[in-house]
Amino acid sequence: MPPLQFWKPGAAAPGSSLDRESEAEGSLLPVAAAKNAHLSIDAQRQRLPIYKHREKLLWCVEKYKVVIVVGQTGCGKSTQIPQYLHEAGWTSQNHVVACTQPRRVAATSVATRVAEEVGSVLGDEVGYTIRFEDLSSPTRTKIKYMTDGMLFRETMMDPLLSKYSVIMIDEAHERGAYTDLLLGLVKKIMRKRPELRVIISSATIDAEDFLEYFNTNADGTDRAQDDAVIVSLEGRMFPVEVCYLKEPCADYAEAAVQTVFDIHMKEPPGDVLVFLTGREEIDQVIQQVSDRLQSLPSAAPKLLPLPLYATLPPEEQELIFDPPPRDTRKVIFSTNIAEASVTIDGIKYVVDCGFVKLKTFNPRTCMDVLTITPCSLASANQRAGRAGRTSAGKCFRLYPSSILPTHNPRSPMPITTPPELVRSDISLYLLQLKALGIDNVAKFDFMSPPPSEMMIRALEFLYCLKAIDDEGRLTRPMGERMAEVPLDPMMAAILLNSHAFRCGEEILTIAAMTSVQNVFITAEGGTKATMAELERRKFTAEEGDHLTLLNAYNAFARYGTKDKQWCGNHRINFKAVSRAASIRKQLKKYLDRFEIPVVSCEGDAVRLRKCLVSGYFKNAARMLPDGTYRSAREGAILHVHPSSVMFTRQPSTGWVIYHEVIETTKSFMRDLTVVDEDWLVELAPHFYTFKGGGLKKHL
DNA sequence: GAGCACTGC
Repeated sequence: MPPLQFWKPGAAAPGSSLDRESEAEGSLLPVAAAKNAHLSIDAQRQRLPIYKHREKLLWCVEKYKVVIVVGQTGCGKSTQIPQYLHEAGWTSQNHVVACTQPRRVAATSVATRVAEEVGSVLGDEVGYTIRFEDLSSPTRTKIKYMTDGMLFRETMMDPLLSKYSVIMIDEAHERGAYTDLLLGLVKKIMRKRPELRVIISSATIDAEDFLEYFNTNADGTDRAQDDAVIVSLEGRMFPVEVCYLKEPCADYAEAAVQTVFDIHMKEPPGDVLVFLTGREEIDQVIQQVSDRLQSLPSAAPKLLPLPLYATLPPEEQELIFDPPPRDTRKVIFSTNIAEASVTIDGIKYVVDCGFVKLKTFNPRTCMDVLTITPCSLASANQRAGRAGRTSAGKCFRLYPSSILPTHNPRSPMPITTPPELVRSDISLYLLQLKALGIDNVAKFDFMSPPPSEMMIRALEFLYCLKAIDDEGRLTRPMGERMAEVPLDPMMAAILLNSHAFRCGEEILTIAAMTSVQNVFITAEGGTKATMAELERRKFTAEEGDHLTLLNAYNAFARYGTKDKQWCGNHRINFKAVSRAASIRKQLKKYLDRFEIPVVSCEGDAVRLRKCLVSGYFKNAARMLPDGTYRSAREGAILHVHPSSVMFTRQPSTGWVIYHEVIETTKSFMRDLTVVDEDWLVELAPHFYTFKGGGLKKHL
């Protein structure tokens, strides 16, 4: 295959804002950590590029209610801005500065760093709050890092978030569901608390969107009336040269392999990060790379290909951080996990296929669709930036520059990724908003309002679960409690119904186990996969996946809580099930507080399965003679997901309920339990009746 | 007979 032709933009590259940003920072050289080692913490802090903007930032926070801060990763905004505010007195009179993060690791690691810089014991002056871990003091903590979901939850206790003087929403451009909910809430709170200050940290690309959303000076003729402002910070990134393919390629996986070998043969030493879309694709590409390595002369420079994706066992994930053997180039083939969640130092080259796997809820079919779609320009810029963390780098985009949305108004590439709230089932979020007293959710000031069809679907769901009444008001105590427990509405209903079926012990376990992913370890392909499957059979329940999860948890509780070896032998993911144990404990506390007695069903699986039907009833399907299923709700053809124990079985009653459907190549049901047709009518008469000998869904 | 990107309470 001839080498692929890349186009190298000149100094004045058209298009991508990334190119412009890199140019602007071309003269800015970061200070090596080693060189700084002798400096005091204060001196180190003053050397950060952001320090030059300290006074301006503080002035803006005084003058404007909302400050939108734009700066690349590594410029120190998450660690420094809360400290500047603390030093400037924003934490006096028992006030707290909050800084939210979209991920748990970010909240804990940034808090740890800042505690060191401030000279505080973690949990004292500087603390963090994430689920299951509260290292903060209600009286002494002045700077509090937390996940956005946690701050959202705090609004249930304190609707005005009155203890906070400044709330900084970090990584807002990622537009996670709780980030968007917080944006709306904070905007609402500001009307009642004019003294509250909000800082939004975002990427350059959407800063204007945030400004427009927050600025109440709508006509904009007199800028002096603005109450929101954008502040640009210099980053500490190195320049990244971006190259494009001259022509579109037919197969990006093939192009990725070719590009990796071109880099390997022609470019100076440095590790490579390749962005692809999924596990299967990554395993295949690595196989191709390994095959081609065989044909290379033995004297050729060495190359070490490594996979990276979320379901990779932890010990294999660790390998990407190890330095490669001498004279070997490390090449990491990764999913989107390396875009923001996992940071690898020493990457000099990025290869970007330009695609991402994205989950989108279809309200018409009530299914999640998982599709490979062009990534946004914002994503592409973030990916490219991964090449410039420790030295100047180079990014190879496996598409022509002509498809960029900045060049082509009809580009398939969006400028930003659609926010999570507009492509999810929002019933949980609407329920939580109602719990905050926002009854008319359609009037809530979403930065990007979810499509009305999604709203209607979600409200219908909540009504048939009895969480809201026919006027859309939260029911008491059912709806109120459902909003409070950290579960999706269906499972919340099941848990709260469990006392009626006398099976709380078991439902607690099932709710916890369905809340974590990848309970069972499945190795890729061949005999290993069969082995994992065989091990799982030990826990297999004929009644389906929920009872299988229950069996696995009970075995773990008896033998595996402290025994990683036992878990490995039984192909159980130790971390996942340990987390399920924490979740179970937390859920139990909620039931205790609601004074819902928790008893065991003593092996009576019928009670247990009926209880599951009391929440899952709308997700019912009947098996057809050809082995596929037809959904009771929409009459859609469904398939059993290969990870289900029902993949190799047939339901004795002909009926199943399921947790969710994901559409990939087909529509797959996940987490199934065998049920009786009669139970559907018995437990959800408002949803189903018998007509002419068959089950009919009410319209 | 065939497979899930990633977060969060």
